[in-house]
Amino acid sequence: MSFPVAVLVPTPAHATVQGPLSYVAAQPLPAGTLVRVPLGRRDVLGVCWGEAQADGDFEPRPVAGVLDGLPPLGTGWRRLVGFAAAYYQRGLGEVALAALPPQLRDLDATQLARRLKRATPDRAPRPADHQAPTPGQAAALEALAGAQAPALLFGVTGSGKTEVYLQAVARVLADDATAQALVMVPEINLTPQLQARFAERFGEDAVVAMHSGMTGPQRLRSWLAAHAGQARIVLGTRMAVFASLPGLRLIVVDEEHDPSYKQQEGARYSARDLAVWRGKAEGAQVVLGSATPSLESWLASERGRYRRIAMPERVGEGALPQVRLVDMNHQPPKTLFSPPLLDAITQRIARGEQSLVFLNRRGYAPVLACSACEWKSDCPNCSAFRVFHKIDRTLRCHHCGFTERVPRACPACGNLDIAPLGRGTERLEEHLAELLAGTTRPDGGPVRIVRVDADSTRGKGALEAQLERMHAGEVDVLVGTQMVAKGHDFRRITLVAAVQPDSALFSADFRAPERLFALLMQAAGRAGRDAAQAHAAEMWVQTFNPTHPLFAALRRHDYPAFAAQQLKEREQAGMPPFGFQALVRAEARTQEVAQDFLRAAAEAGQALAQAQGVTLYSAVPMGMQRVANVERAQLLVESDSRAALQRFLAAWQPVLREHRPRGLIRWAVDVDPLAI
DNA sequence: AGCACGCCGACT
DNA sequence: GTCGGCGTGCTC
Repeated sequence: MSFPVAVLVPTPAHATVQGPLSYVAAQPLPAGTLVRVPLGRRDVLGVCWGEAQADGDFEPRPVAGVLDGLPPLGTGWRRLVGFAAAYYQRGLGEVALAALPPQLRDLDATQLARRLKRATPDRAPRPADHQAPTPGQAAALEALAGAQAPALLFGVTGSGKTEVYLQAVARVLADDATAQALVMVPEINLTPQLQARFAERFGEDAVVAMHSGMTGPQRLRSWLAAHAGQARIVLGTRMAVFASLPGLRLIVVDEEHDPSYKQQEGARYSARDLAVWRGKAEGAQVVLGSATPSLESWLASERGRYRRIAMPERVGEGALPQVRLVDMNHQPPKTLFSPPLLDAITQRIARGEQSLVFLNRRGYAPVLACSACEWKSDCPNCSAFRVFHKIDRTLRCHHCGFTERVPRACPACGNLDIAPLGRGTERLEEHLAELLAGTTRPDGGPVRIVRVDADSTRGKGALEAQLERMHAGEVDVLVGTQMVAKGHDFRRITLVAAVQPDSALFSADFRAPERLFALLMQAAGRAGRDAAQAHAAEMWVQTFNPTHPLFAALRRHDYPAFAAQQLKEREQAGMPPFGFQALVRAEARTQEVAQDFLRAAAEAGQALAQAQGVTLYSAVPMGMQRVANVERAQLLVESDSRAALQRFLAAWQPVLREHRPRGLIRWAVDVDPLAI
């Protein structure tokens, strides 16, 4: 007896193979069963997707093996995968297989059985200890308990959102012995401390992590524990939204505004948006938390689609820092640290308090230029400058990685005088060290400055080591990129400074102000966490545009005012969240081929677009036009209806495939892109 | 995506 | 004379 079975296999969206492939099995296989099937000359992992339709005139090949012993993937997971593939315009097989741990592919049945045995429950989760919530937390928890719609937990930094998450999880797990919770954070860096907190409350065995920094076996182990129902809490980055969670009752998305939730390659999904969809589809409660919500979520809460729960007070005596704006128009040109800011930092050092200075640009200087001719440190492979890193005297392209020693003389004209233009964290650190050379700590020792950015934290454990020095009070001033603004709970910082935030105010990216505001608010939240020093906490901003409304809102810590102003602008311009967008991105050896493809596809889709009320814009080079010698172009698709955009994209997909010219390296659709 | 097949330059 | 470059095409 043989049974036809449809199987998803790992093929990308633009491959000629679409949808599930047909195989035959010796016994009926329920949907969600994992199998090994022959594909071309190799065996691949596949997911059964129901019965095959008997339309082909070819002989289907037999299934090579069934991963029995592993329960089939549930309907909730399968529907999520189906939705994500359709919504983000990717192949079902690609999405399904990318959502499984890679290790599953190269395990045989016996290895799997051994693994599974280890993952089966052996200990009941420890009942959660109680910690009395503050009045603000109690009120939020009460509002959460009654919420049907997704909840937007709008809590200022330091208001104790994490404790609300912990207690919301505790409640859900206590209600039902098989219940599971999914907790997502934007960055890998943030998982260890949160995992420790959850493990302390719920027991080591109840919590597993899922993020791309884990090794293959670790990921498999977590995945199996979640799939088997043993792990009650899954804690992870965006990839965790696809975890198999048969008992899912609650999803928490912390820092829901963070752009890291949007996947930037392959299926470009938004883990936050999928979390909301999944919660609704599986009847699980969804909690989105942020001090500066995305405008999408904020608008949804204004319209009542999300239930907004505000936590306006900091826990204990902690106060939000006073915001001080320095008008850089009144400073000598090229000033890095204005005298009042320097003075404020010096005072902190004298009092034994810490300061955090951040600048969103690593390296010493973003460009090196010749003083005699036009030469600049261009990257030969990209349309970008190579950044000068003084520390190892290199020019490094931050896009393709191309690195060279700094030339002794100008490569174009031989002039010996080549100079750095602009500033990065290395230069900031160096300059600050000079300015503070005469200052001493209360113990009489010299000032200690530490730089934290992607370069200084490259080695394993380097970031942890640097943060530890900070916590131990060995450091007076921390200089870093935005990675220091996120999440870390520094108790002794009483001053945070953004020395040069202006570029985001005039960016071509319409979301730049939203990101800047979130970043500054988050950075401000690093200061004044310790009650004893909260009164002295300050956030300094050096700007050439002190009257910009963004800073006015920042000064009052007034996110709602900022959001209202931004939403008004967005509405007038028909931009998200009032309009809906997708991008088609194309890559080719030449800009011409990339654009020709987009133009031909647009022309072929024009009638369809008009019928759906969808606007197709012209093909244009991407902001970063060339990366690693590949030319990139994009085409914007817009509609005021999400459904119309979806209908159009689905119908347009085959047209795009059809118009693929010779020489096109790859193309992809990005639905709800973050930057255009 | 893999993994083939297929047709042109520098090596044992 | 072969090894190997990656262009093009296919996978139930």
